[in-house]
Amino acid sequence: MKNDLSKYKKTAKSVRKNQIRINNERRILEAAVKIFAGYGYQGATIRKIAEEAGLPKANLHYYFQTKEQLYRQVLDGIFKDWLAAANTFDECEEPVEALRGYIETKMDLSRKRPLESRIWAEEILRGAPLIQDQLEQTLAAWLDTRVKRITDWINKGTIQAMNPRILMYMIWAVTQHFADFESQIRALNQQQNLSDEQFAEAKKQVVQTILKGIGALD
Amino acid sequence: MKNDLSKYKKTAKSVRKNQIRINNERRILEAAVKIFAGYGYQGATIRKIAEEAGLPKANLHYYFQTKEQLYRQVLDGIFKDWLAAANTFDECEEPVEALRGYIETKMDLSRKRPLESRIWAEEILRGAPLIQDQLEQTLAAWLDTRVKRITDWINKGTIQAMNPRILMYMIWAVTQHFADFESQIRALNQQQNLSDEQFAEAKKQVVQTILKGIGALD
DNA sequence: ATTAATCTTGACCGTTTGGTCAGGTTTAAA
DNA sequence: TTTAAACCTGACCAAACGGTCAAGATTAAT
Repeated sequence: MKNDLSKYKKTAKSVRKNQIRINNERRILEAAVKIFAGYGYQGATIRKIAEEAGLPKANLHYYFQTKEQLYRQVLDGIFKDWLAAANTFDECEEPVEALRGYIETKMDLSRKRPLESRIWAEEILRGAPLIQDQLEQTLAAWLDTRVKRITDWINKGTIQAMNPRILMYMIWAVTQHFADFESQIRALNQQQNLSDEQFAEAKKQVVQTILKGIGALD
Repeated sequence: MKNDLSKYKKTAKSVRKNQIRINNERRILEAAVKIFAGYGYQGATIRKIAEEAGLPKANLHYYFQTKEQLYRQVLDGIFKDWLAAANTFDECEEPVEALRGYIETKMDLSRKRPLESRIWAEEILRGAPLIQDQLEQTLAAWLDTRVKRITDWINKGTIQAMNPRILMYMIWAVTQHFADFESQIRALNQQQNLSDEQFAEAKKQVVQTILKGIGALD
């Protein structure tokens, strides 16, 4: 148990992880995100991640015992960002503002962190072998409370009748598409990634289409 | 060049591939779709595919020299289905019917052939290393002609002004989401895949939201 | 200054991978 | 019936994989 964290509790100063450990774990995790996103879980190798991080391979195993453990930690980080972004949904009372804020936040996240979005997508694609529990518990609970909010809006007549879950699936699908299918969009855009202007236009149109589509606009 | 097809041109009868070859190639391709979809390109192994097909490993290499060649053939089949489904778009004159038909066809394809959708998604996710040419040429040309049709509708005032490409991205995103993120949707649906009724409801709502969202309904 | 904990790393290991091949069997044209 | 093409497959291979380990270097508490 070389990595048992209890060893750090012996002195007041080392309750915090050593600076060396903090730095190296961050370097490795950043490299892991790049490699996992570019090659997938199976295609990624410890050697490639080590090379990307500029560390010898054996050193990675000192900080993360197994490849799966490293991958799990990457997934955990992504999941946290995901939920954090979702808070936008709760900050507004009215459907137009709440949904617009949520869609825009998710679009921005796709734009800013496409690698993480792709790692998430691949994990789901493979049947979510490592994060099924999180999906069934944390994410399901998160979705339930938002479904209730949407249901309230429907009952008040602010938006038209519909299945709130399907609305959320649509929002997730569209917002993540711009990260996950970036290479397809690029191939269809004269081999150029969407410019900031093009992306802003896409964001606007996505918001407009969905909000109007559920009868919250016009 | 054991697999050179020119050898079949020697007699009239063997212009057609041998029945043995036809059967085995089909069995292998069907097994390959299952394994590639379940494990990804890197995670899939020739051994697993051979086992799934019920053939010895060496026999696969007799029909498909390399793993990449087999994978390419799988991708080609998917791309053809994809384009065939797209014809629905052209059969109707008016936007409501054309788009409704296209969205429903793509949703049905996701429902009926989720494995193929996932293989396609993973290929794009990885940066489309093997199908970039097809995307930049065939798919880009396909998209261009549909963009023109949508632009005509906009000019006629049948639907509101928008960027037709972004509309197509949204349609692709939503329709494929139900195949690609099936495991996430299942985890959020009491660990049950969407029933036929739930899927029909989703299809209806997707069509309704998008058509209304672009001002083609109500 | 001592020493124990932490960090570093080249060399190594068993396993699995995609792919090869020789030699046998089956198929079908002549 | 002959024979050449097509098909089949167990055994094998080099390379790459995730992971281990012993031994040295560095860090920091005493």
